[in-house]
Amino acid sequence: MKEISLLGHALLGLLHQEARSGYDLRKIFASTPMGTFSDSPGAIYPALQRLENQGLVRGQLHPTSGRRRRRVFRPTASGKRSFRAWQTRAISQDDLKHRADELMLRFSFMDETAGPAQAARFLSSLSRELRRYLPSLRQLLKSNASQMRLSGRLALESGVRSYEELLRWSRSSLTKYARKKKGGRRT
Amino acid sequence: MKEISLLGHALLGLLHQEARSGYDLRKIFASTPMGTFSDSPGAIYPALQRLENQGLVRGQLHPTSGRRRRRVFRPTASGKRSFRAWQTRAISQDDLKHRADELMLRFSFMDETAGPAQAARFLSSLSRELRRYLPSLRQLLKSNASQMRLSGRLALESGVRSYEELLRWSRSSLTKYARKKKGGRRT
DNA sequence: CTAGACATGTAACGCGTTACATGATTAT
DNA sequence: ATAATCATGTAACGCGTTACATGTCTAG
Repeated sequence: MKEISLLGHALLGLLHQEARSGYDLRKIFASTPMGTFSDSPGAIYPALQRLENQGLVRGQLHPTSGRRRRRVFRPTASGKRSFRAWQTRAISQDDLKHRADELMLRFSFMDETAGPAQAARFLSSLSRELRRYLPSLRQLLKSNASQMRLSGRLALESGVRSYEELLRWSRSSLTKYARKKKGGRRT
Repeated sequence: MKEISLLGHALLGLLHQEARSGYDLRKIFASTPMGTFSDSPGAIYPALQRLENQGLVRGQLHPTSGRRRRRVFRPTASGKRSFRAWQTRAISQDDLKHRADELMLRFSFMDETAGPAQAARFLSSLSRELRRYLPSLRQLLKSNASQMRLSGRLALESGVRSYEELLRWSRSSLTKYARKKKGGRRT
């Protein structure tokens, strides 16, 4: 089992929604915030190629009339397993510190691929890790504040704030899943 | 003028505060949130080497007793110019979308390298760009919400929220600079 | 016939990652 | 002696970036 890049996971996730070509995927990256994971053909086509070589997706020529040949990809059984395993991995402090966007990407496709129960589990686990991590960050800010210039202090504070906002988000999101479970009206 | 990587700019910024060795820099990356820009010797030493080859920093053997030789780096005049130019570049929508951490890094060292007036200018420019960008993001969320699953919608919402939080931060930070300018008490 | 959208790719390059090598000094 | 810490590096590897190449079909 080789490592899959962030871009690879983004592609694999999008292919879980529906079969798409490289060009389709590019357009999605170009027009949505998913574009943070590269939108250039020089990244996407090789990434699809790698996924195919690893047996995680399979592309087939779409016979659709007109135009140039179009290869449409969909995840294989193995690709689905691998994606789900990645999504449902335990959340570490390290994920929080260095891979916050990966965490959000993992969550993005939860409903499609792992179900709402897993989504809720993910959110409560995320909340827990944030509650463990935030105090240490605040402590760091507090103990270094005196020897930092205003701009540095504010930059650090911005980091604290964004984690705090993430915690608020994960809590409010969790209640939405709870409502849903109870067969409630609301979204 | 070659391109300088994010890590390179982070190093250059830290060297503006005081002369440091590669090892010193590593320790900082290892113990603070600056560590998001890599903390491995395999990245730092080559990056310092490149900065030196470009004439942006100069390292000299620190004759300090004991231990192994220690090369201590400091920015050259050209390195200072280059850093300041990078910091004070205009803020684009694209910076906001794809390079938010670069923006924060640019701001982190403002006081040391460009002065509080530039810091304030940066913050108001950031606010302005955020006010221009946020509506389009909210629009995207609104128009796609109906055809997305809950997890996807929430992930997008998290993106909106983090930009909103950044806007709140930049405003509150700006008032702190304003207070400072007026010779006020508070930090 | 030509421009432009559709559609897929390749090649050179730079840089970060991981892992390893090396050497000096201090503590046990 | 040995391990641990200080300190600096190197090499293989993978992947994203930029730029370019190629081919098809439609609209003017």
